[in-house]
Amino acid sequence: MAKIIASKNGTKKDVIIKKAAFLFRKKGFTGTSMRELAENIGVEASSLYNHIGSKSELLQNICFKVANDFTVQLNETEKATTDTKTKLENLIRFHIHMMLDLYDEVFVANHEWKQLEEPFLSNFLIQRKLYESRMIEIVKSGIRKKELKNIHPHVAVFTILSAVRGLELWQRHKKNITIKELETNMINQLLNGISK
Amino acid sequence: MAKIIASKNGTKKDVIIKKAAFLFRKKGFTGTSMRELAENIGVEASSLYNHIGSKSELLQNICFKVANDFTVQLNETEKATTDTKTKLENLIRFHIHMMLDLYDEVFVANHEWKQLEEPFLSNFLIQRKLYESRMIEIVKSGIRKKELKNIHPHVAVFTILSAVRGLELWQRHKKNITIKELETNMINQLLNGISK
DNA sequence: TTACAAAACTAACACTTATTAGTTTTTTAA
DNA sequence: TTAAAAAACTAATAAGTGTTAGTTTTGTAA
Repeated sequence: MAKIIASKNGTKKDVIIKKAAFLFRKKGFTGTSMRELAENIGVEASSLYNHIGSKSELLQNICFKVANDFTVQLNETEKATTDTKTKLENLIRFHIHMMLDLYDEVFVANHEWKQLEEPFLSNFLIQRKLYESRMIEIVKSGIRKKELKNIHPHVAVFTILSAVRGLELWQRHKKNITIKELETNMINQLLNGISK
Repeated sequence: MAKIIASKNGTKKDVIIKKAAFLFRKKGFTGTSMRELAENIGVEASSLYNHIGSKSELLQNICFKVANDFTVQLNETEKATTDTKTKLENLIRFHIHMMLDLYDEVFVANHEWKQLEEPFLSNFLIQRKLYESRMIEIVKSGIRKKELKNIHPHVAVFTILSAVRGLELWQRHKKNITIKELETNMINQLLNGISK
């Protein structure tokens, strides 16, 4: 009888979620079966249900964990009394680190949220929309305070968000560059274009 | 008896592929069933097989059509005898237009290629890798000719590719900005950061 | 009108899906 | 050592999957 071994700091449910994130990223949510997930853990599919409620619940856990992490960081950044450029730099840095530390989870939140069921789908979209709006506000305020060029705030924010999201593509090249290099280069390229 | 109405410039197969691209984008490849696709066209699932070979074949058609379009444009750009900045500007412009004209298809090629079966999966990845390498070469040559700052070529290319890919997110905001504005803003933000 | 091909239909196939019920094993605590 | 709880198992369910076979309808051209 195989067993799900709970990791040092995490329940067995956490072990299942972690492996689910890995598989959902690699094969998609609908492309991953519970039997496949179970096999990867070393257990029968039905045994999973001693620890989790449903397949859907796994996706919810992953998506909202990520959304929450980003929201918490945004809260702190907004409170900080720094100039706009530093605020943006902090956010970009956080995105980069999230992508490196929680690659599978962030990827799944970015790509598989569509498979969420209501009301989770709506909630997720609202939370994301709010995040974007608040970031746009930061840029707008930077423009008003003449800390940023007179760029289109929407375009600026989406270009930044897209670029950091693109770190997904980057995973393959990890070896050829250090994280510090990557961070510096990307922030330079993204900010020096918009900061006065 | 419902019928698949062939569009002006396209076979019935083309109609099926178009609707497939739409659904694959919205619900994912594995998340879309042939019965669902058929219903959206107004026909029984089995009727589709008078026009197509398999579900897989639909995905192949979509992915390689997109990959080909990009490769053709890259060929032309490489041949052109312009400076590096103009070359990059042309490529970015093409990406933007592809995203606007063939939104569903580009999205599917970006996100659902994982569901391709061998040998198509390998072929697709090779073609994509090649595209990236050739774009990196353009940047490298621009650095050598001192037309670009001494940035990290990989990071630069991936930041650009990610940013244009981010136009996916942008679809929702179409109304608030013209395409020309979007184009100008994005190219400015992406290039003025790296051009001397 | 008749003959032929294209393209629709119904029905079924074999297989996979998430999940549940009921049972047995393992772990925990007294 | 024993009793209770946790977590594994086997087996089965009902629903959904892509696809095929065989048949009927539709459109086209002689």
